[in-house]
Amino acid sequence: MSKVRESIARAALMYDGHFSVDELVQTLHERGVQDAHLATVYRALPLMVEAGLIQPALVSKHDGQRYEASFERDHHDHLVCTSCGRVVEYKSEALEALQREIARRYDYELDDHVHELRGRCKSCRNRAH
Amino acid sequence: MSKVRESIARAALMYDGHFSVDELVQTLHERGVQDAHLATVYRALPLMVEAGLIQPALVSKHDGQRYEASFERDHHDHLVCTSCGRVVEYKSEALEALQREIARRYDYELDDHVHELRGRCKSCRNRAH
DNA sequence: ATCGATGCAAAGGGTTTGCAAGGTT
DNA sequence: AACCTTGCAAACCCTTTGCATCGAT
Repeated sequence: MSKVRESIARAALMYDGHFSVDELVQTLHERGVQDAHLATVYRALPLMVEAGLIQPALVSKHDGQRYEASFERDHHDHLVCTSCGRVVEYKSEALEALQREIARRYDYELDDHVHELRGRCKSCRNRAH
Repeated sequence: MSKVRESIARAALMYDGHFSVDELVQTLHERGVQDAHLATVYRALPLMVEAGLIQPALVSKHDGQRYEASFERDHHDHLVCTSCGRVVEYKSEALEALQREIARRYDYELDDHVHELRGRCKSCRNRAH
């Protein structure tokens, strides 16, 4: 692994959440370590995905692909309040079992999922009425 | 509403699942009804979303934004092949019941959800090995 | 006559690629 | 020397926009 790629990898794994390609380049520049060219980053990222270091982030976003460190993607899902943004993380074995069953039905070998429930939490409902 | 937009709307609502902008234009051309220009379609779609006719499909897009009729929403979720992009739409009452139960547990009033399973379909697995 | 809708072409923004130069073994 | 990596610029794809024209009120 070259030095440039090592810098890219180090920076990528440092993010708490997900990051865009531009943000990554920005970070590298600020850090002054390397002047990784945009094209180089674009070429490095798929390799890092291949190597299992990072993954495309499963956010329904519009601006461009985002990535996140592989270890970020632990098995929890989100229950998001559409009013106040509060997020509850939950985990349901029954749900995961069900997902596996659905994948089996269509003969897909599952390796990931996004599950996000959206609604309004109790306090927001009370506040509204 | 102009005739062109009416044709666009009619075609959009005719799809069983979701569609891309190109597919929509293609359909319109094949139907020969109108030669709706790409730019016109791009301008019409946000209006139709605004009007509640269609919605952006909650698929982590590969190639470009996809849309689906509003009434399609909440009726199915997606199983996406990470290799070839093939999308299977499925619906599971058990799954929805489970979601409702989770929401109830945390006292959220559910009004939407994203559920996307990601994996590799049979033919892609075969091709690789 | 006015005002929105359309076609066209050109511009934008994100991503990919061809190629020559630079590194590494 | 052979091979991989990088920078750069140009190409690409999807989407948006400026502008003149068309259409309906």
